[in-house]
Amino acid sequence: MKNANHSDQPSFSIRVVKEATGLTERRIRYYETLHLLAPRRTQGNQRLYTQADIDRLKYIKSLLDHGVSLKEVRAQLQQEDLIAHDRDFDDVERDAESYFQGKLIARKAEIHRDSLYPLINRHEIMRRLVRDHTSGHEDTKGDQ
DNA sequence: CTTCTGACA
DNA sequence: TGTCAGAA
Repeated sequence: MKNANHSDQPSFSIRVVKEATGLTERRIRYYETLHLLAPRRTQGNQRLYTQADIDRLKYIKSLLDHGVSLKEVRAQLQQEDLIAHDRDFDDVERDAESYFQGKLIARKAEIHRDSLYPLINRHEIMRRLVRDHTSGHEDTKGDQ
């Protein structure tokens, strides 16, 4: 069941996500409690997933299938989110350069210093998986 | 009928 | 993680 929202992205029910990722509903919801993703909700509290959520879950499954622990998956996703956030920051910085240049640069530096680099390239397997993922591959191996 | 939360094996 | 109950 694919729903097109007014001005938003297409959204999918948990059943569609389950079928698209090969994950069980149990696991999909469990990963949400771990803050690995945060789908929007309908007024009736039903989860609404985006294609990005589906890709993210496939990525998570891929890492788990390759023996990466949930803890490492969480750390890896956190780093990637920070990098993405950092890219957004570059855009914002460009647009608001004449206004908050100083503060934005300071904030970016803070992000880098605190947690952007330490975990990157920590594990060779992670590096390989990240490369495969960013080059557009999807793993569909089944697991428990 | 589908999905949600909480709880227990 | 699987599965079940009770509610929405």
